[in-house]
Order: sequence, then structure tokens, then C-alpha cells
Amino acid sequence: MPRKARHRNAKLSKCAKFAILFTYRAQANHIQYAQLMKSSEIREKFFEFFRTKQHTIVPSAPMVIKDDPTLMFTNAGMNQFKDIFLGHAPVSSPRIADSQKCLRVSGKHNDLEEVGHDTYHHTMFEMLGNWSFGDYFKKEAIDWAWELLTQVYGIPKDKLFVTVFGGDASDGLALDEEARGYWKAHLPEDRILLGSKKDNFWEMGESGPCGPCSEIHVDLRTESERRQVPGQSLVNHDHPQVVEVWNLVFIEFNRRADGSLEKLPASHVDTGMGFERLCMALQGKTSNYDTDVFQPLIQKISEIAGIPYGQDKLTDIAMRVVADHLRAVAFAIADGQLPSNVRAGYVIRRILRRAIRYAFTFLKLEEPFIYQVFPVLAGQMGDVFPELRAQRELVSRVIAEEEHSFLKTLSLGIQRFQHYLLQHPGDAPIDGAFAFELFDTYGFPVDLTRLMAREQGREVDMQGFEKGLSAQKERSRADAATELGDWTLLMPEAEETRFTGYDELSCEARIVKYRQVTARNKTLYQVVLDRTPFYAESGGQVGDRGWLEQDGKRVAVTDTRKENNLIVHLTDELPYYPEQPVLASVDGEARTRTECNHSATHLLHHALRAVLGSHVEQKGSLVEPDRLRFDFSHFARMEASEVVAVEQMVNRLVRSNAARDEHRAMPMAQAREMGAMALFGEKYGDEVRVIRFGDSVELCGGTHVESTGRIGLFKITSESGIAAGVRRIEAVTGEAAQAFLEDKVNQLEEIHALFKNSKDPVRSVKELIETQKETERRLRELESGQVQGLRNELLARVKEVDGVQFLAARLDLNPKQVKDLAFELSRSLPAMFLVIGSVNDNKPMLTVMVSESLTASRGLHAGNIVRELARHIQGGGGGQPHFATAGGKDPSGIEKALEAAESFLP
RNA sequence: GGGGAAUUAGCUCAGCUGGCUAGAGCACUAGCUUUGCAAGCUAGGGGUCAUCGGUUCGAAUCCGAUAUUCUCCA
Repeated sequence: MPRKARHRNAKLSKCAKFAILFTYRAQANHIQYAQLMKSSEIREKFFEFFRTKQHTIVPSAPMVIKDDPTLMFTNAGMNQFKDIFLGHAPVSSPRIADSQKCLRVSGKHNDLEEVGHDTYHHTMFEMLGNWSFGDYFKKEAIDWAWELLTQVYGIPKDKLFVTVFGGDASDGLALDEEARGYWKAHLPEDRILLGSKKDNFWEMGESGPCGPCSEIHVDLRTESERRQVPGQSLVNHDHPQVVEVWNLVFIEFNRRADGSLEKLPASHVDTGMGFERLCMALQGKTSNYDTDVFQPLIQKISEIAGIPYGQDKLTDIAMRVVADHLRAVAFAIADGQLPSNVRAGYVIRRILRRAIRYAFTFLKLEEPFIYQVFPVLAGQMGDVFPELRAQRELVSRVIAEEEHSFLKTLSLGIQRFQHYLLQHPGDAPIDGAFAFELFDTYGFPVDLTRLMAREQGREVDMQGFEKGLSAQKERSRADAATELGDWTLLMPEAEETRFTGYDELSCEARIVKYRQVTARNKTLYQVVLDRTPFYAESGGQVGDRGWLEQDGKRVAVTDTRKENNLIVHLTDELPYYPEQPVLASVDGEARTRTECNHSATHLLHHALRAVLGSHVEQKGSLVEPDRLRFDFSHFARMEASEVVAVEQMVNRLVRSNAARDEHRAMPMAQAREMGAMALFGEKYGDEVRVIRFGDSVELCGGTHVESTGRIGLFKITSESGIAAGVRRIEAVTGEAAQAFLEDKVNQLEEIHALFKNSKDPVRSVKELIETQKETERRLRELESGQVQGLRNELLARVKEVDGVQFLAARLDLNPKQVKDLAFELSRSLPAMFLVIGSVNDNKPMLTVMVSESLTASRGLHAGNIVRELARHIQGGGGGQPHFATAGGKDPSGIEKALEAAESFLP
């Protein structure tokens, strides 16, 4: 869009939409669509089209991935179908289409620092896709893609190019003639280009399903540009206006571990079309950010900042950054991933902070504002992604809170920087180590440090900064250097480990494979069994501990974890005969306590919803043998009465002794009917495990007590806030709860006994506090009278030597009293040199005080003096020039010390 | 997972190399003053200085462990 037009749009508010549409039309006249489409229509038409081709339209999988250490976020449309391609999950429907929300911010696809600077990188984007699982193949995929783009979306055929796989000698693969043949039916041969293995052969990983792919590119340049340079030469060359819109992947091979390819029994289709790009193409724009996917957000940001979009390069970048990052963060939070200081949560926090940083620097927005843009997004996309609307309040609050806290971090950093400037005036470069400290410890971005330095006409020693950073990286690398041994395979034919822990705590098992892991001089073993009662850490419940036993010899299992769907037992040593069967036994006592806590967590969740309302949703959970921790959405501190009500309700449910009603494989629909609540951001299969205790119904893979009575007792130990809109409850059950209460009762009984078994200890304590206050007041009066007397007595003993008011006296008072008296005396003696010797609990002590006027003029230093004098009492001490104390071991030396004091007089 | 940092009154924080009677602002209570906007003045209450251990004559301050939080790296 030309600059002028953009500027005009920015100024419009109420009729902005209409004007934008109008502009689209004017801009888009080189593409002849029947009608200009809004992004929501583009998405809907995609669904509609594939619905008519017998596809089931499924909702997007969560963007946040749990329980997979290799991937934090969904980064491609196929993620949620990975198990189907691998053959680990059954095909539920052979034809599926959806719009998948994706996030690319870490790992291989890290575009974060690019976002905003150009017109097409995004952190969060939508991927439209259609899938065939062993159903249709190349012909239909190609015909339909062509039909959709040209017939439904009305893209002129002469603006489209396609690529097909050109073959690869090393894999012994020929040109994909089949795909080329189908394309020839639609477009002339000079628009069908051949691609290399890099561009046109798709692989899931080192091994696994793979196959050739065929891309569709669209040329969005103007007529004259197209006449000058043929589009063919620009395909796949990073031209911002000759872009790939759709990739059709034809999965027909399996790449084996040895690198060879084998033909799969069934072929699949996996396609992905970037939604934002498609909108750009269909709305005749040259930037994704100019489409109605982003413009409403940008307009709102522009309105808040009071700066029109299109006015200045830097402010435009900042607005794009904010618009893009808001989408990423909002969807992540709606999926249940709150910003935090670890892992996925930290990635989200950093994205949001990048947005705040750009707004702070370039838009001069120094107050939280992004949360005000969010309602625009919720309004825009809430229909397609209902989680945005459902979690509206939470998302808003969390964003506002994060903005607030990061702006505080920034202002603290600025303070520190200014403090540095005061201490290091001049125009020398800013110390790189300091810049690194600001960044590393206080999270203050180094580009802001440089900016502020430049405002002072100074530079930052970036070499020093980089040095600190690389040292940091080196440390991390050194630590991460774990030595993974190769797996020793004992049972190559074994299939997936069978988990028997729902039914038994002990079983005979064989070792399938094991390996040695060395990290930081500690060696441990990972052992995989063919069957195991050990529960691997998942869903908040910690992994089981226990033993592997052979011939009466036990090897301790310290933890159990899940790694790529394998149940891995961690042990310090290997069983003596690894190839012989072992008796795998879970520490039943710890497991039972964990189960009590897990079942109690379900009851707690249920009670919270009953007492506080149905807005309460689980946001996190930790279940250990000793305690449980439950985080949930709720917007206010819980009243003490609410905590009590929840606790009482849980204990009622415990006493009702509801039996565990366990369904290991229930269809999702039926589970919902039972009242089970699916959590946002959790991925569920078609069949789920359901745990019911009375009215509490949850989807859960954890282990539970056979009836709630086993929990015994439930006690909340703390209620606190961990983020905006999220509260945390910590609680204990069973013996731990009993111990907690016994402790309290014992305290009370002790108090009771101390009050001679008073009937009402609370009243007694209140009365005691009252009389105590009264007594203290009287004592103070009395003491001040005494000190007054003592003071007067001491004042009379002051010797004046050469203008110094000298006094050395022995007073067996406690340190506090001595101190009080010394300060009291100093008030009436302006040129005092005071030494007090005292013995308390048979411990000698010396106190020296010198009026401030003397410390300089006479060179009297209380600290030095007291150190000298302390030798007489075999002790040491020190202090400041005007007040110092010393303690010692020999009380008999006090008198000598007092005598020696006189020698310090000038 | 590793490095750095923080934890002091209800809240936000000061308290430098151990010893200046553990402080400020806001909030709270009382009194006075005052018709208005974050009212003013005076007095007062409120602290296991995160927890546990160590060094020392003496620890909020130094050291170690634990917990929680922040932050950077992986």
C-alpha cells in the first residue's frame, strides 16, 4: 500500500473499516476477484471447501505442548497428527482439515528477532491444512488445491507457479512425474518448476515418514514488474512478493535409521497453507501486516500511541512487533501457558517483553497498554478460537500484570544506570561487565543500555559485554555436557513398556535396554523394562521411587521419568545380572501418600469450583508424597472463611468415602457427558481416562486411592497469589495433615498449661498483652527515672581534661541499658569521652563513646580505643569512630581497662 | 539443568566495608485542624530482618544449606 494511503487509514477511526475495504478494492484491481474477502471469510471458505470434499473439520490443537521434552510449542500443522503418521495412533477420520495455531520462537525455526522488521515473519501464525490418512493422494490434493485457489479464491491462474520434486540421485529417487502430470492439466509447463531435495522433499526428522512435496507460489508484483522480470526466476528466492502460499506433502516413504527409504503401506497427504500470507495475496497487499488480520490491532496501537501507522519506519516496526507478539502471548495464555521464569512460560514472557521494549523505546509508551489491545483480538478471532473469549479476563489481567512488572524492571535498570553514571562520570565507554550485569542479573536489555549511553554521548564496551555473555554460555555448556552412553539392547524385539501401576505395585520384569548417563561426575543408569508398576512423572504427579530386586539384592530406583513416551527408571547402579528378570517394586508407602494427595487435589478442585464459582480452573498442579500444590484462576485473595469452607467441603467428601470410579478408555464425548472438564491447552485423544469420586469427575492419567476415606484428613497450609488472576493453594493430607494439626494443638496446649489451664487461653493472652503493655510503660517511666538518677550521678563524676569531658565507670547493666545510657549521656555532654565497663552473665564488656566533635579534632576513635582496652579483658571488639563495644573472657580485667582508658586523653 | 541476584512493618523500599538504640514513604489507630483535589499537623500501634545452621566479644550485614521469587544462558 502506498504510504499516503496507509497514513490516511491510520487517521480514520469509526469508518476505518469501510475505508480500508475501499482502499483494498482500489489496490486490488489487478486481481479480479468477484468480491474482496475478509480474513474470516477466507478461513471459512477453506473449511467449507473441504467440507464439500468430505473432510471432517477439527479444531486447532493447543499451541502449547505438554509432556514432550523435544518440543515446547506447536510449530507446524502436522504436529497433532504425528502419532498417526508414525502408526502409534489409529486413524479417526481419513480426511481432516483445520486451521492450526502455530508458534515459531525457539529451536530450528527461531524468527523472533526478525519479527516486525520485515513484513512477513511472525511468531504466531495460522496454518490451514487438509489431510489424507491413507485415503486420497496426489491427484486429489493437487486438483483441489488448484480449484480452491483459482475458483473459490479467484486468484488469476497466470499469477501462480508450482514446484515439484526434481528427483535425487543419492536417494535413488526420480522426478515426481506423477505430480507433474496432474499439474499439467491446470497450467502450462513453463510454470511448473523442478525443486531440489532441500525445497521439495519433506522429512519429519532424521528418520520416519517422508516424501516429495509440491509447492504453490503466487506472484503479487505489479503488471510492469512482472513484464520486466519473469516470476519463474524469483520463486523460492526470498522475494517478499513472490511467495509460497501452500505446500502439499505426499508422504509415501519411511526413512529408516540406516538412511535407506522404504515404501509405506499407505500414502498420506499433509498440506500447509500460511493463512496470513494467503490473506495478503487475496486482499492485494504487499505486507501481511496490511491485511485485516493485523490492521485492527495496529490501528488500536496507533490510536493509543497517538502515532499514525505508516509515518515512520521505526514506529511502524514497533507497532508490528506489538501486534504480532500480542497474538502469540494471548493465544499461549488462553492455552494455559502463563508467563513464568522457566521453559515455555519464560519464552512467552520474553515475547511479551520484547513487545513492551519496542513500545517503550519507539512509541514512548511507558505505561501498560497491550492489555487494552487484547479485546480487539478477542473480538476479531474469538469465533474461530473460543478459548480467547472464554479466558478473556485472565488473559487481560495476566498481560497487564506482566507489563507492569517489566516496566518496573526497566525503571530499576534505568536507576542503576544513572547511579553508575554518577559514579563513573566523564565520557569513557560504559563498562561491559556492568552492562552485562544489568542484563544478566536484572534483565535489563542491552540495547536500552546502549541507547541511554548514546544519549549521554557515551558508548558501551560491547566487547566486555560479549565476553560476559560467552563466559555465561560456556558455563551452561560445560554443565549441560552430559555423557549419554549408547543404549544396551537386551530385548530388541520388545514393544512399548506396559504400565501395570494402576493395578499392582510390584511385578516381575525384564530389562529391555539400559544406558549410562554421566553428568557432573555423577554416573547413573536409565533402565527401560518390558513392564513396570512405576509411574513416570506426568500431570503434576511425581515419578515413583522403589527398587529393582534380584536374588534378594536391591537396586534403588531414585526417580521415574517419561522420555519420548518411554518409561525410564533412574538408578545409581545396574542389577547384577541385567539379562535376568528383576522384581520391580514401587515404594508403596510413598506412593500411597502421593495418591492421597492426588485424589485430594481432585476434591480440592471440585470444592473450589463449588465455593468460589465455575471460573476456577486448574492452571498447574504438583503432587508429591509430602504435599500438594494447586494453582487455579481466581481474581481475588481468598477470604479466610472461603478457605475454611473449601477445607470443610473437601473433608466432607473425604468422610463420604466415595469409591474410585475409574474408566481407562472412555470416549471423550461420554466423559464430557459425565461432567469431566477438559482443560484449555491440554491435548486429549479420542479416548480418555476418567477418574470419578462422587461429583468430582476429572480427566487424569495419575494414580488414585481406592476411596476418598483413605485420605484421612485434608488441611490447607497456605493460600497465596503467584500471578495476576492465579492463586496457589498448598495443602497436606493424612499423616502430614495430622502432624500439622498436632503441632498446632500442642502449641495451644502449651499455652494452655502456661496459663495454668485457663478455660479461655485466647482471653488470657489478650489480657497478658494488655498488662504487659501497661507494665512496660511503667517500667519505662521507672527506668527513665533511674537512668536519670544514674545519669546525674555519672555526670557528677565527669572529669574535664583539656576540654574533654572524660568518664570511666563500671556499671553492671545489660548491653541495651548501657547503650541507652551512653546515648543519654552524650546528649548532655557535647565533648564526651566515655568508657563503661560492665559484667553481664559473667561476661565482661566494654563500651566506648566519643562525641562526634572529638573524633575529628582530637583524633579519638572509639573503635581503636576499645580494641586496645579489650586486651585487658582478653577480648576483641570494634565499632565506629564515636561508638564501639567489645566483649571478652576475663571479668577481672575490667578495672585495669578503665584505668588504662585515661591514657587516651590528649 | 547451570550462573547471577533478591527475601527487612500490611504495601513499596533504604540500611556502604559487622558495632551510628531497625528506618522512610504509603496504609492503619487516636487526637487536633479542616467543607472539597492522593488533605494538613501531632502522637501512637505494627518487625522471629524468609527458615535453619556456622564464624565472631557482637550478625539484618560475613559464610553454608533450604525455601520462594527474579534474571540470563542451555
